[in-house]
Amino acid sequence: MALRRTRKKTADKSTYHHGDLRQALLDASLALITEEGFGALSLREVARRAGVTHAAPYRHFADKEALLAAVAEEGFRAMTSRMKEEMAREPSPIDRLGACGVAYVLFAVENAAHFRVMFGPHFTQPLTPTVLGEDADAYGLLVGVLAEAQRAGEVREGDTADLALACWSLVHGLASLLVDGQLDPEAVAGGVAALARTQTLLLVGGLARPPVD
Amino acid sequence: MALRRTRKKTADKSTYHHGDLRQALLDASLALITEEGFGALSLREVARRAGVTHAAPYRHFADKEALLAAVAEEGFRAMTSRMKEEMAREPSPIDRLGACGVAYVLFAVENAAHFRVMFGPHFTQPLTPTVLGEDADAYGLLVGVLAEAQRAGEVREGDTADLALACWSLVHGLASLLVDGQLDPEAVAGGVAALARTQTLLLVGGLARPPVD
DNA sequence: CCTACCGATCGGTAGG
DNA sequence: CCTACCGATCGGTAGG
Repeated sequence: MALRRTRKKTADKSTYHHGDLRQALLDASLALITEEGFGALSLREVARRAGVTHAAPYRHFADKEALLAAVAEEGFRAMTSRMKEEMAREPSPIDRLGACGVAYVLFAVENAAHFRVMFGPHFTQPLTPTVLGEDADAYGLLVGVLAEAQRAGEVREGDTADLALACWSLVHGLASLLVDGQLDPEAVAGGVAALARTQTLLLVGGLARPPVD
Repeated sequence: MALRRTRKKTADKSTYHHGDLRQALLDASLALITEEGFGALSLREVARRAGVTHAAPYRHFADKEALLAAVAEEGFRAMTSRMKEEMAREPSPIDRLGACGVAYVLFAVENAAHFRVMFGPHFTQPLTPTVLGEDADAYGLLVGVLAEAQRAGEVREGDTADLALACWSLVHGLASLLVDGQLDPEAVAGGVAALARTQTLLLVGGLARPPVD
């Protein structure tokens, strides 16, 4: 899988059959959700797909929720990384804001299973950026670039938190509608990337500071 | 429950224990999702809560998906109805647009179980407005008021479908974040209604046609 | 990381 | 709408 990290090879294969069972379990979870839907996710089936018996996962995860939390954390890191990449290409703050939003939507569509786990109502204790660390703080990234765009005079003044929530809501809503298949196929005909750009620009355009003539 | 329809009383209680088992099953499904989460929903537990044996629901629903489809349909009707109510209070098209968005978010938060079923990835065949009828066409309502606002010169020109999707994405995203508990409690401290108004107005403000001086 | 085992739940059907 | 029954899966643990 694209998101797999480098494997940590272990010498003693006789007692540790996988190079990295933990990672194999995360990958198997995503494949299972992608192929059979979230409802089909069980620790036993995940173990089966990873090629181990159903007791093995408990060596790495206390329970199902712990496994899901690990999947979500991996997802937040990957999404944040993706956003940073796309933003790095843009010279102006407002363009970085747009790139940030497009990256959010594209990550969701290309990693639907991750996205579902990240934002589903699965966790007893919320997965705050504080818990996950700054490598996974996608929201912080958004707030940062938005504030920067305001300081540069490219985005209208106003409560940054309010504006950030509007941005987040728009891209999260579009991503959710796409991931959950709620959009008329006709609307998506031109491609998800184009759609994400159009929508993001609509909001960013609405937020842009009217040029002072 | 607020959404229960009038019960159809049956004379022959000996063979038909409930006045309306079908509706009782829908209500029980929502209560179960609300209290135990979506993962806890099973036909057997729903039957238990409705006070019948686990074979009884099959008299009304072919399977779990059919029950969920009925819940979703009820939800779409209720949401559409709620939107119409709120819109009827506003005299101008652009205010009706705002009221429409606020109603969407409030419905979602006040009927989280319904909302989850309506937009979850549960259905083999999509629940299109065409299938559900115009009483349940919330999206059609949005497109209608948006087009009206454009004709009245209160909203900028542009592809109505694009603008409608931006509106839908924003309110759907905000609703999803709220329903899934992703928002910082601090952000919601002022109340969901106020938050929904702020956010909706931000977008509507962005879409508004700049006054021609 | 495996084998063996526990109690519990589930979807669905036969037959009345 | 009920009783009785089917095969199957699940989460979790003991013990090695």
